[in-house]
Amino acid sequence: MVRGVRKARLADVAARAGVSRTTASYILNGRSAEMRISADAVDRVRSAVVDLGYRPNRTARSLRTARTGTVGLVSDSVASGHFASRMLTGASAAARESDLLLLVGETDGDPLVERLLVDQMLDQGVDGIVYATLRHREVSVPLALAQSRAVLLNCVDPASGLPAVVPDEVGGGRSAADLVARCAGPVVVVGDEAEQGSYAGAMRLAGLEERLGELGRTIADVVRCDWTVPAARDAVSCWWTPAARDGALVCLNDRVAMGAYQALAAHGAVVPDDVAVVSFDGSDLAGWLTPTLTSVALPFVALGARAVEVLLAPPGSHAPVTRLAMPVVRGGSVPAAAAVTPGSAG
Amino acid sequence: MVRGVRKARLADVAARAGVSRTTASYILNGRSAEMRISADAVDRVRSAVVDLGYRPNRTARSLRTARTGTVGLVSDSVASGHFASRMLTGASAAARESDLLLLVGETDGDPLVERLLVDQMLDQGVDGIVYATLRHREVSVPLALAQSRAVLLNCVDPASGLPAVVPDEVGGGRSAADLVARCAGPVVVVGDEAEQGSYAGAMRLAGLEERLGELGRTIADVVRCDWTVPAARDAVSCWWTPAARDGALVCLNDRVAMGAYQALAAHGAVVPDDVAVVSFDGSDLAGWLTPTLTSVALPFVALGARAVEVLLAPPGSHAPVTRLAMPVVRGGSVPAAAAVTPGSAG
DNA sequence: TTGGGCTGCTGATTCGATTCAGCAATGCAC
DNA sequence: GTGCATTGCTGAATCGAATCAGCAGCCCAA
Repeated sequence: MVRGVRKARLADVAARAGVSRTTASYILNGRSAEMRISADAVDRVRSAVVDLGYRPNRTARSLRTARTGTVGLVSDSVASGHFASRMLTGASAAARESDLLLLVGETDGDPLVERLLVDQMLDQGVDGIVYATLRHREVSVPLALAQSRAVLLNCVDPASGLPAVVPDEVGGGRSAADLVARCAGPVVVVGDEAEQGSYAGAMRLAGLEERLGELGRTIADVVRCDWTVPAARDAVSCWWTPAARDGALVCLNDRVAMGAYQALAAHGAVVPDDVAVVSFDGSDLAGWLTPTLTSVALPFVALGARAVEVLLAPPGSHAPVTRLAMPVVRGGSVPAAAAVTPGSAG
Repeated sequence: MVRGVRKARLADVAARAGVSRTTASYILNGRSAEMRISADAVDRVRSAVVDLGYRPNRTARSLRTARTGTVGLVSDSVASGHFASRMLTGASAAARESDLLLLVGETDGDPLVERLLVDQMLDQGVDGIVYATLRHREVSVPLALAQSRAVLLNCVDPASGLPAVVPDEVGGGRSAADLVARCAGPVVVVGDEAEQGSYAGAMRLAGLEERLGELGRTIADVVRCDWTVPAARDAVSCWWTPAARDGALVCLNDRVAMGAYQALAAHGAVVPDDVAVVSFDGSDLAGWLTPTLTSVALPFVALGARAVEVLLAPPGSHAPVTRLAMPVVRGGSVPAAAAVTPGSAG
């Protein structure tokens, strides 16, 4: 434990103010009215606190109160993800909001490390644990977690009964549909919807199809490929046909869109004049491309913040699964004329 | 504090094993030999631990020992950075290695939040604090930090006397020089070396110039622009001249290189046949470009890990500033023939 | 037979707060 | 002047472990 100089204790404050430790404690915990402490005593204690630079020892307080003012965040690799780390940012900010500190640990997907980490956090006495995953998927949490106060972030575990906070991928798919519903040519999906055992692909596709149907349109084709730049480039390049002109590519994430851009450029097709491109994730990459990419964003910061809020709320005060909207980040890759007002009948 | 069932205490273990709390404590702390505890007593205590599922209360232990088994990481925005969050990964892993947990907090550059966060962590009783910045730069840490056990990560504070762990930007610049030293045309730098008040640009440029000089070459030109894709695209596009053929662009970071790629493509110049491109950072982006980018990488994971190691080492056992090498991540943007063996006389 | 040393343990205190139960002093009603 | 509330505080226990100082019991040597 770091110590600058010898720290003042509550007893020192009490002595200097000429009151008992009990009285000083009541005053510092805002219970002076309830305990009918005189204004004079309150003043003396407060100035003693200032004079001595007193700061309460949180460890001692924790021992007594069984609360530590910390929450844990266990993730498979949240911090490493080039955008998923924003969940951490949101969680950290929400924790600060409630004067809590955030204990983080990465498991790298190793179940053993995961158990150790959860146990260690519980031993430390965290007031709750957020269990986060890089990809939106189904998980099976360690027993110790299921038995404690915890919230799932970007994943669900039907067996555990723990509350979860996830992006509304289906709604995101519907937003993508709205963006391209009026384009003249075919709507084509790029990316394998079963990528990486994640929910994202299938749900985005489902939302897209659902909303296109409502608007009287269909998905003309699905160009399957891994969610990487080179795979998408090659796949789109092979698939490309002049018949696709005036249509739209709905890319299942931004890297896929980057690959699609490269392929389209190689074929001399101009975005957005010849083809509209929409994608998902809303990563920084979307802003680096030319033209900038219109992307349905994963609200990572909000997800992280909400997870902590749900964790701190009284158990049962939230729906089992909280779905956060995926906002559209507008770029220059979709002509305005192709879009429909969200929610309209088309 | 999360509680599944009522937890067993040391007293329960001692009672079940038929020994005193003292004896049980010595055994669990590995002092049974020193304290001449009989093998029989040791066995009884160990099985009592298993039977009761005993886990020591870290809070109580901390109160007594004045050590908490946690280290803090305060950053301006480490987690949000799309690659700087890797520092967190490294720090987290190093902390786990020593059975410590990592408390993280982001300040968003707000000095008030910074002070509050540092104080809160010190109140929590962290065993040390890592103070990290997104950009390599000079900082002035809060007084409370300077007086406690702390290490600077990716920044330096000459006034505080705290040890620092930073990337070896000058060495990185030298590596870049080695990569392009033998190209036939001019070596041109892209990016403003004074970008964002960071040390990175100036030091990279200095290393580049120094090593090029040793090899009998010079920097032909510096194309100044912000470190962003569009700024670099425009700047390179304006600057481009056929005289630059067979030369090399040294981009001060990967986003600048991406902009340069776009400009070169627009002018019909092919990488690496017409122009070699080298950059810095080693971000994921380097792998997404075509051809893949050769980049001198910031060793973020190693930086984070080393910072924690320095923090835990006895004070004074490390140099005031630890510089970690920037490894070259090879891509396809530099012809092999352009390179020189590092360290050779040219 | 007594003094010293070794073995194998334990009682009591401590860390620094929170909090229950209670107590002296005063005021007020009757 | 007795009884009862109210005011304004305090003593002591408590949280769960770590650890210092010490204490029986036994053996062996002088």
